[in-house]
Amino acid sequence: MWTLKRTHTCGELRELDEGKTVVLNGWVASRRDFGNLMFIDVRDRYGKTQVLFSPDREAKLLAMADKLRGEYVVAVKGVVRRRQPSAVNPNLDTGMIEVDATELEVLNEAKTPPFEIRDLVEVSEEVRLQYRYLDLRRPEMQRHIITRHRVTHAIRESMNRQGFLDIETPYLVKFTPGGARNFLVPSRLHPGKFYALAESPQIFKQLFMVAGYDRYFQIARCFRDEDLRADRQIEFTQLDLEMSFVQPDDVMEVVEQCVADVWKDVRGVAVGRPFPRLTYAEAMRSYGTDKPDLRYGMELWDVTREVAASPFRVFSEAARAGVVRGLTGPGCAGFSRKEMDALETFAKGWGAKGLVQFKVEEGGKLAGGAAKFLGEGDAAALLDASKARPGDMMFLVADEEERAATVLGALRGHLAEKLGLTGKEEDHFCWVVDFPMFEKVEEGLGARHHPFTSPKDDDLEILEKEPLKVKAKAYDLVLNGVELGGGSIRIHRGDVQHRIFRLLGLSEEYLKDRFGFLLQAFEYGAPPHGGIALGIDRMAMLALGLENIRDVLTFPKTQRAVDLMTGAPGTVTEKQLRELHLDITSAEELSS
RNA sequence: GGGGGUGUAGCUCAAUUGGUUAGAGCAGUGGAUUGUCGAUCCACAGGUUGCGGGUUCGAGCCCCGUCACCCUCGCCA
Repeated sequence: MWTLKRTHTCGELRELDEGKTVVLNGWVASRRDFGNLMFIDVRDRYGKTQVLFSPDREAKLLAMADKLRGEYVVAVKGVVRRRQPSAVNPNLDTGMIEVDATELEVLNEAKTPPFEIRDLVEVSEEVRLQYRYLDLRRPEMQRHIITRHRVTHAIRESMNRQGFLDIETPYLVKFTPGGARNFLVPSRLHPGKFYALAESPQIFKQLFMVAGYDRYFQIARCFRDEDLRADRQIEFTQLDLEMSFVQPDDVMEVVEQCVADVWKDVRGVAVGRPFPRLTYAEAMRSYGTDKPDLRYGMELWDVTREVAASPFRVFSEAARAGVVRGLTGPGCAGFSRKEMDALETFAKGWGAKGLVQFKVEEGGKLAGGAAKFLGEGDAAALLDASKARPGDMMFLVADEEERAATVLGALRGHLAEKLGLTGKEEDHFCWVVDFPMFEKVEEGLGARHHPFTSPKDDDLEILEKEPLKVKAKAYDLVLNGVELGGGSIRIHRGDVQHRIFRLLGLSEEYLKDRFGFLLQAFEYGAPPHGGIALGIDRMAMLALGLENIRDVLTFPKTQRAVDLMTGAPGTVTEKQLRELHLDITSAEELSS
C-alpha cells in the first residue's frame, strides 16, 4: 500500500513546470550526500530527475533520505524548482529543474545489485543474462526494447494501412520434414505421438490464400532446433506475410513500403526506393555471397580468360577447370608481411589453396612473391580488370568457381571490417532475386528455398532436362550484408507441384502422409500466391546498429541454448514422463 | 561434431622468467561534508584465481581432463 502515486514520470518535468507540486515514483539511481543536503536521482524508463532533500524541511525527511540506497523504490512528493544557472545539468533532459522534496515514501528496499544499473558499464553477458531483469532495467537495454516495440508497432500500422489482416496460426503443428530441425512436444492424449513447434507458419498461410484471405500478415514466433549464433536464436520472431494474385514485384513493393515505414518511424530516415536488385548470379560474381554488403565497393573481378595462357601455372591451370578471381584492397599495399600472412591464413580457413597477393607500385608495377612468375601481358590484364592503382593491393584466388567466390566474398567482408568501411551509418537494402530452384545434395536434388517455391515461367520447359539451371521466383531481402528474410511465389498448380516433388525424389506415399492436407486443399481452387518472412529480431538489431540479436531480446538463450536466469531446459518428474508415455533411456540424462 | 578466444574480489581488470602476505578502480559498509549530478575526502571490509587431477621445494602462471560463456565452420533464417 502506498499513498504517493506519481503525477509525472521521471523524464518529463521541464522549466515550465516550475512551482508545481508533483509526485515521482521510481528507482534510486544515485545518491549524493552532502551531510545536511542530499541529492537523489530517481529513475524510471522515461528518464531521471534530481530530487533535493534540503535542511529547510523537517529533519525527519532528511533522516529518511539518509537511509536510501541504490535501486530502492521510492515515491517522492515535492515542488519543482528551476536550478541556478551554475547547477544546470545539460546532460539530462530534466537538467534545468529539480524537485525539492517535501515527502518521501520508501516503497521497497533493494539488495545491492550484482552490477550497477547504468549504461557504459562493462559487465559480462553471462552475469547480465543471469540477472536479466536488472540488465533490462539499464537505460540502454530499455532503449533497445522500446525501439523493438516501435519496430513492431510501425510494422502493424504499415501492414494494416496496406490492407493486410493480422491472423494467427498454430504453434503446435504436425511435423513436416525438410528445412530446420523441429522441436518436438509429446502428446499426453496420444501415446507415442508428437506435435512439432512450428518452424514457420508457411503451410498455414498458404491455406489462408486458399481460404481467400488474400492479404495476410502475422508477427509470429518460430522455433528451430539448430545451433545458435550471434544473429540466431532457437526461438525468434518473424514478420510473415502472404498475398494472392501477385508476382514477385508485388510482394517486394509491399515489403519496401513496410520497411520504409519502419525506418522512417524508428530511425527518422527516408530509405531510397526501390531497393536495388541483384540476381543471385550477379551477387555471387560481384560479391561472392548471396547477401552482399553494399555499404562499400570492393567488387570482385574475374581474369580467368586473361590469364588462361599465363606462364604462372597457378593461374593457367585453375583457368582450365575453374576461375581466377580477385578483389582490390584500396591502400593496402602498405600491409606488413604479418598482415599478408594473416589474410592468407584467413583465405585458407575458407578453403582456398592459397591467396595470391600483388602490391601495385608507382607506375603500375606489380610486386609480391608471385609477381616474377607473371607473363608479359598478365600485369596489364590484372591492372585493367582490377582497376587497382598504385598503393593498392590485389588479392587473387584461383580455384573452382564456387570456392573462389566464397573465399573472396569472405575476404571482402573481412577486409572491409579491417579497413573500417563497415562503420557507416547508412543502410543499404537490396534484393537478391533469381535464386536457383535446386541444389545438389548427396542423393540428387534438394529444394534451395522450400518445395512449394515456384520456378520462373520460362524455365518450366527445362525443369526436367536441366534442373540445376532452373531459376525460382524467390527473393531475399538483404541489409548491410545481413539476410533480413526471404520469400517466393508459390506453386499453386498441382501438376507443377508434382513435377517438383518428383524431381526432389519424394514418393507419392510420403507426400500424402506429410502434405496430404495441403495438396488436397490445392485441389479446391488455389489462387496464385506468394509471400515472404522477415526476421524481426534482426531488423530491430540493425535498426539499432547492434551486432548481437540477444541485445534486442528480453530473455535470450546462450549459445548452448540455455536460459541462464531460469535454467531452462530442466528436468521433469517421473510422473510427468509417465503421463507423456516417455522413457529416458540414457543413464547420463537420468542422473542430471 | 570441428576450429578459435575467455574464465582472478559483487563488477571490470592487473599480477615480471614458476617465487614471500594475489593488487587496483568501481560497487559495498562506516565516518566527514550545504549545490552535487558517475560528487569529493578518510577509513574498513571483501579471494576455493571456474572445477578436478598432475609436475615442482614452490603453481593464478606449466601439463592433462572437465565445466561455463563468447566468436565461427558445419547446420540454419
